[in-house]
Amino acid sequence: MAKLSDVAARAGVSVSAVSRVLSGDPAARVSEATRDRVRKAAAEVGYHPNFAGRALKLARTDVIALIVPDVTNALFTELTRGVEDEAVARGCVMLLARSEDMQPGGPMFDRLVGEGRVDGIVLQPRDGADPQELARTVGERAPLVTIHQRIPGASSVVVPDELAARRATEHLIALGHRRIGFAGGLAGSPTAQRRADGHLEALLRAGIAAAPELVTWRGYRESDGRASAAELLALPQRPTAIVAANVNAAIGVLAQARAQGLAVPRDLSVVAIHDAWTAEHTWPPLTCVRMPLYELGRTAVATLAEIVDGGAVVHRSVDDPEPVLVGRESAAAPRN
Amino acid sequence: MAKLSDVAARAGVSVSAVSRVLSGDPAARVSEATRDRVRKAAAEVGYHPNFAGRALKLARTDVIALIVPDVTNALFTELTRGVEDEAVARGCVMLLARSEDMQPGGPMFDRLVGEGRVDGIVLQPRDGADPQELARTVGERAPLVTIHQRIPGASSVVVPDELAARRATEHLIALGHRRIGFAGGLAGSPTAQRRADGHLEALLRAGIAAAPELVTWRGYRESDGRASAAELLALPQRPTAIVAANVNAAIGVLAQARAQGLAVPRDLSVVAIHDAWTAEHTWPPLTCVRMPLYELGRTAVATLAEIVDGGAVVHRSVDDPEPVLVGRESAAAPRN
DNA sequence: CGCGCTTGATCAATCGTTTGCGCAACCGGT
DNA sequence: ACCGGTTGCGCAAACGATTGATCAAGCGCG
Repeated sequence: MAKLSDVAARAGVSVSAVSRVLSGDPAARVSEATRDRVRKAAAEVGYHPNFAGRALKLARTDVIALIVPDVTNALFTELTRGVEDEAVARGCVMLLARSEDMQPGGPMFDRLVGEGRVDGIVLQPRDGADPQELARTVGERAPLVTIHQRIPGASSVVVPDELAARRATEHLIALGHRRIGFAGGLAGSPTAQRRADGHLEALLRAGIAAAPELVTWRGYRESDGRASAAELLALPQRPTAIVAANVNAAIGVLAQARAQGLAVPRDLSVVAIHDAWTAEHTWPPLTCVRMPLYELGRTAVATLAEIVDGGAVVHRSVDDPEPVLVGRESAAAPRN
Repeated sequence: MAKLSDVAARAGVSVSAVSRVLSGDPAARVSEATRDRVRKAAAEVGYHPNFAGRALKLARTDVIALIVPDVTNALFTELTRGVEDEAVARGCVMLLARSEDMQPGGPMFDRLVGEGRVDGIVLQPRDGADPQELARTVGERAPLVTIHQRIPGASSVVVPDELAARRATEHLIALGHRRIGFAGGLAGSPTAQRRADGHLEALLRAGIAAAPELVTWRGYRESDGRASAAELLALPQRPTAIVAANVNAAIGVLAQARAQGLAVPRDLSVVAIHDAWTAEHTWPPLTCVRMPLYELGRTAVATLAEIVDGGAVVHRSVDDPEPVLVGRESAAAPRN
C-alpha cells in the first residue's frame, strides 16, 4: 500500500508538502505547480492515507458506532440508512453493531470504546435497559447520542411518538370505530408511554371514554403483538380495531386475528405505528403511520458530531417530515 | 484514556516491560513480582491498548468486514451471529457493512480496504454480481472469503444447497405429491443452480419426470417468490406443491396463493429452503429446510484467518450439521 | 577471582501521518 | 545595494505500542 513517502519521492518533494496538499489545507503555502505534481503522483500510485497513522496522530478514527437491539429488524433499515448517509457526508464510516454483542461492559464494547476504535456512539437502548447504568457504562466513556430514549448526561434524538399514535387512532375514529384497542410497548419504555398518551389523547378529543382494559403493555415484538391481540380479543366486548404501537407487533396482531378466525379488516381493523417493507407483504397489507426514521438517523449523527466537537448536551425531536398515515388494506369501517 | 506509559509510571517500570507483560508473551523474561505489579497497575488505571498505536505498529487492525447484500434480511441473523462469534473468539471486531456504498467499488469500500481499516473481508456477493469484477475490485486488494459463491483467486465457503433442495422435494414426495413446482433463484446464481439440481435429483430418484415449466428462475426476494408462484399456479395442470428456493421467496409464494384463493396447505403445500424467524410468523407457519448458516459464518471467519496468515486459497462446504427439515404447517398430503 | 551464562529490565528505533517551526529564495521599495 | 515581508518548502517532533538490541546484575564453576 502506497504511503506518503512514496508519493513524496515520486513527486520529488517532502512528505510534509504532500500531506499539506492532500489534506487540502488552503492556508498551506504550496505552489500550484507542486500541488499538481503531488496530486498526479498520488493518483498514480493510488494513495490512500493509512488509517492507523492518521488516527494515531489525530486521536480520531472517523468511525462512529451504531448500536441497535437487532440489526435484522426491518425497522432499522431506514434508521441505518440515515445514520450512514450522514456519516458518509461527514467523512466517517459507520460501524454497525448488534447490541447483544455490544452490551455495555461486554468485551466487544470495551474494545470499541476502551481501545479508542470509535469517536462516538449512536445507541438505541433495548427496551427495559437501565438508563442509569447506560449513563455509567457508555455515557461516561464516549460521546453518546441515544435514540428514542433519554439517559442522564447524554444527548438524545426522538421522533414524535405521541403525534404518530394520535394520527393512527384518529384514522380509526374517522372510519367509525369507537372501541379501539391499543397493543402497546413495554410498560417502562418511554416510547410506549408516549404512544399510549397519543392514543388516549385522540380518544379524548373525540369524546370517547378510555377503558384501561383496552390498553396492553406487552412490547414491540411479533410475539408481543400476538399476546396483546389475544388479550384484547378475549375481552367481553371485543374491540373493532387495534392500534399496534409497532409494525412488528402489528404482524403478531394479524397472526392472532387469523388464528381466531377473524378477517382483517372485515372483523377487525389494524393500524400500525412505524412503517417497514415487511408491512407491504403481510395479509392484508398493513395500514401504517410512517415515522421519519431516516431523518432520525441523520439527526442523530449530526448531533453526535456536535458532541464530539465539544458541543453541549441537547435533546432533539425530529418533526420534519411529520408522521404520515400510509393507507393500505388493514383498516376499514367497522361492520356495525 | 490511560496509556502504556501511565501504567509503566505507576508500576515503576519501563513501557517495554509493561508491553511485554500485558501482551502475555511467555518467552519474555520478566520476574513474577514485576508481572504482578504491572497487572495491578494496569487494572487500576483501566488500561486498554490504544487501537491506533497498535494497528500502526502491527500493520493489523483486528477488524474484519462482513459485507452482505442486505443486513435486514432475516436470513443473515444466523450468519452474522456465526461470523461475530468466531471473530470475537479470535480477538477481532466485526464491521458489518450495509449500504450500497459498501459494496465493492463504492466509496466506502475504498476507504475500508484502501486505508487499511480492515484485515480481511467476508463477502456474500449480490446475486448477479460479476465474479471477474469482484476478483479485481476486492480479491486483489484484501484477503477475501466469499460465501455461497466462488470468485477467481479467493477462498469460499458454501452450504450444501443441493442436498437441502433434495430434502425439501423428498419431503413433499413422501407426502404424496407428484407435481411439484420449484420457485428458484436467478438463473445465473450458483446457489440457484445447485438448489434446482437438488430438486431435480429428488424427482429423478423418485422416478418422477421433470417438467421444465415447473421450474422458475426469478430470484430469492418476496416479490420474486410471488411472481414465481403466479407463473406456476397459472399452469394448465397446477402443481400441488411448491418448493421455494428461499424462505423469503416462500413468503411471496404464500401471498400469491392467498391472492388466488388457495389455502395452504389444503390446496397447495409449500416448503422453503432456509429457515428464519420470519417463517414462524407467516400463515401458515412455513415448513423449512434449515441450513447451517451459523456454522457457515464461523467457518468463513476461520478460513479468512488462514488467508490473512498467509494460507492458501481453499474452498469449503459446511456439512455439519446437515440441512434438516423443520416441519411446521405449510406442507401436507395433497387433496384426494 | 575471573569467566561465561542466565535473568531482568531498559533503550531506542519503528510504523505513517500531521504540523509548528525554521530556512532559503525572491519580491518590491527605498 | 540593502532590507522587511512574503512565499515555498523541508526538518523534525510528536501520537502510542511493539520489539530487537543492549546492559547491569547475579550466579555457578574452575
